[in-house]
Amino acid sequence: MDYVAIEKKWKEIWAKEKVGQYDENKPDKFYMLEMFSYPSGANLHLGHWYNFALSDSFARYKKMCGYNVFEPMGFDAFGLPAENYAIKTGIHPQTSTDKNIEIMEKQLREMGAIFDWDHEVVTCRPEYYKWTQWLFLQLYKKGLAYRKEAPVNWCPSCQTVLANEQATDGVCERCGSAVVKKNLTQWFFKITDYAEELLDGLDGLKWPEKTKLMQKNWIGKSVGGEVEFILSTGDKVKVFTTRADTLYGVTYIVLAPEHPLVDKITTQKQRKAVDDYISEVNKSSEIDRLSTAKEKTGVFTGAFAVNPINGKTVEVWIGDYVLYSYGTGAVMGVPAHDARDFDFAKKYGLDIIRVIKGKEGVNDELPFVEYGIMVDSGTQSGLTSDEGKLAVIKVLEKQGKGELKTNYRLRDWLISRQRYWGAPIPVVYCEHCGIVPVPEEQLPVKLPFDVNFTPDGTSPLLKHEGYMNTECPICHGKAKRDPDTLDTFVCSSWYYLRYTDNKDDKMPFSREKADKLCPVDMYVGGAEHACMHLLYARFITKALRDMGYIDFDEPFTALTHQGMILGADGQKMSKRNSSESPDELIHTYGSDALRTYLGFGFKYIEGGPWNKDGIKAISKWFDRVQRLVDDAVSAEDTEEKAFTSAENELNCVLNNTIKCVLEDYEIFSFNTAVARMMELVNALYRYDREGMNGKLFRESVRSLILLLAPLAPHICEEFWHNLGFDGYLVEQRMPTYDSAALVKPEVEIALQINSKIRGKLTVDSSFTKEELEKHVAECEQVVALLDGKQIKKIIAIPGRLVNLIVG
RNA sequence: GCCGAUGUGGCGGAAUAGGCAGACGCAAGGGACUUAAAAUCCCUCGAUGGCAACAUCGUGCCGGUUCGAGUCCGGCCAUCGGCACCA
Repeated sequence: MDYVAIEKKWKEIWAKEKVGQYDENKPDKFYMLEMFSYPSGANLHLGHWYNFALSDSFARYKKMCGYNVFEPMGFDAFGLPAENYAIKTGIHPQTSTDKNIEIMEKQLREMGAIFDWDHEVVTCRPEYYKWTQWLFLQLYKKGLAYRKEAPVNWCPSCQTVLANEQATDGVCERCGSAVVKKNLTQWFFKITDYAEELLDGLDGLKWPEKTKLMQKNWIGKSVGGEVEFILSTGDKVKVFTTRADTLYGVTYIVLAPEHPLVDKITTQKQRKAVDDYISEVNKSSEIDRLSTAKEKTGVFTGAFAVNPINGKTVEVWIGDYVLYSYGTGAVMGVPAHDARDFDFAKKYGLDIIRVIKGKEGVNDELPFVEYGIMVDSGTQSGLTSDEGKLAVIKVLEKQGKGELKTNYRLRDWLISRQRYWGAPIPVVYCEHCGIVPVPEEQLPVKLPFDVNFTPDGTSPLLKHEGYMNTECPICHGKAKRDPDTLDTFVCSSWYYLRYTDNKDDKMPFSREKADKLCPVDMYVGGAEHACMHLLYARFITKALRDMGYIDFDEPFTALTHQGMILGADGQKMSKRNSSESPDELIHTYGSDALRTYLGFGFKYIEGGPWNKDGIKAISKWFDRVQRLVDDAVSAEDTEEKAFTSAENELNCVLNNTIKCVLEDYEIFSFNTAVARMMELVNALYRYDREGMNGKLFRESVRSLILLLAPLAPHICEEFWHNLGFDGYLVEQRMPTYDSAALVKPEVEIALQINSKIRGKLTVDSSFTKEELEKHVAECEQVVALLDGKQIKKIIAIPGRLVNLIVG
């Protein structure tokens, strides 16, 4: 059969008739979303097919369950690769991106999916990024966007800012020189305001547990207390601790080298040592800083601090293992009960005082980092760590020297990128008025086309005078634009909303449409976005809810990660080992065969190494299905009569197939769904066509085609019409099964003697446990096997086995 | 280092709730049809021993619970993913 021609025919008809599209006038919406893709060079690869085609199969399945499915498609079109390509080739990012989108879109349209192209979004088009800028302004108004100094990766040789992925291992991807940190004033979104809610909301989501756990760890909630130490200089230093029960064991405190008090409290005598240490820290490269194996270092400031719980005076040090960005940027040193503090104290000869002991007989070596019983801890001695943690803070709270405190590891979201190919940040800097947001009616702030990409220490926008120099919207005086663009994750944090109302030029989306279609009912995409895109989209959704633009608080109620298709060598696909192009396969076998093979050959959520051998087998299997369709067309009607045992058998397989396939689609288990359909095909071949029951046969083939339709939409459409049915398959309903047909009169069960399989037994399937026991004890076959031995015990599991314990 | 996942034939992968391990395929081998090939159809296909019926072993390794363990428990090993001084 010429599958390629058949596919072409149906694709054209579907496109013309807009078959399978969402109807906004009907109820029972199902928002199916695949993570949109970056329009990278050239053609769709197997990974795209695996993600999009099989997600579409799921969407088609849902459609055939009666849902009003909305499955939009678009492009995440801003980003670094296009800009790097421009630097290398001189081809403008807009030119290459538009071209790539054209190619990808054409291929995606040829996939034969029910993607809703009328709702397409492309993030790099002004009609989209206008609203990305609008989003920024709303967050700014709400106090969720602010500016502060933050380091960027800087390559001194290329004179350019590098993204993290361009600076792996602290080395410039381009020239190999060591990357340094450089401070720039940049924009942040206050995602930390939502830390607690982002954590809480995870419980209600139907997401993979692994992904939820990753987000949980990323948010990193830790509950403890802040304790205030008064310094010899009169200054106060707060430290954060989760182990206030160890406070009596403090023998020093350590500030981060960047801590603002360091300069002030350092004594004359220690000045040089401290300055030297700080300049050493600043010089050390990212590689050294990142190494946890590195020995902890520090230096004494000359200052002292008073421990508020016992009045003891301890030394104040600085050390680069203390992070200025977490907690208060200062920690208390309890070497007896913390591994890092222990190493530090050993190295610098600081006191080690034990204040927690283990329960009787527990490992007693220092550092003892587990919970235990407080000792030498004044009035708190004898408390458990759990009790003590709270008791100590409560005592301090009364004296105004401490309080309960929760910290999160989550940092605010840095959204400034020193790049060209992104949405411009809609803010100007006026000499008189300061930071001035661009008024909404002036959006979009358009990205200029004529820029110079040569990396020479200045970002392309900064070099563009016409862009940079503007007028202040308030005083109409001279003003400068922000030379940076927004992180592309900002663009992708709200695209699912724009899909619902992509042509609106008055608002980013209508509240009515968004509330009706959202949240997304099933989101499919790679697991690599667990702590980035998926977290950002959740944050933006909650912020928009709080600003009154939408009525729900989670963007994606259910999530599935597709696995990754690896090269035949089991390694990640790269240009080198991706010998297989989907295009060739489609031209030879058709897209249905490719899609079905991708479904059959892998466990969807795991993926695995590519092997091209299987697709041919799928194509042959389609031929087998086609012969059944031909036979069904010519099958004669027979008079109604009771099923023969062969027909009962076939009917049982049919109903079992329907049951299993529907359950399998529901959980993206395409491989087992196809296996069950193959079993049905095998059963139909086994069934003797001489004097066959034409009605049953045709009904079986009809069900098979309906079940297969999500995975092989084109050829099934052809089969459907060959069978004489009208309408489009995607508008049909999945078959239902009859549970009565699943019950066979007899079942074969295993016969075990002393837990070893000794034979098979065919018994009445309705037997209860007791009936089965009785039957077995009297059964001739069993008596023969027993060889005169006494049965001590019978374990009977109806439908499974009987196990005779004999002695 | 910490957290998580995974480990089953030559290969991709099945196995509900602890109950016949290897469904469904691929590859391989044998046969039928054919002048021949392709296509199609049938058979074999975890290992070892045996002519055979059958027996023994077998789900990364070691141990445990149980009448019974791929599945549960304890301890290892390997691979992959995430975090990486978070006080």
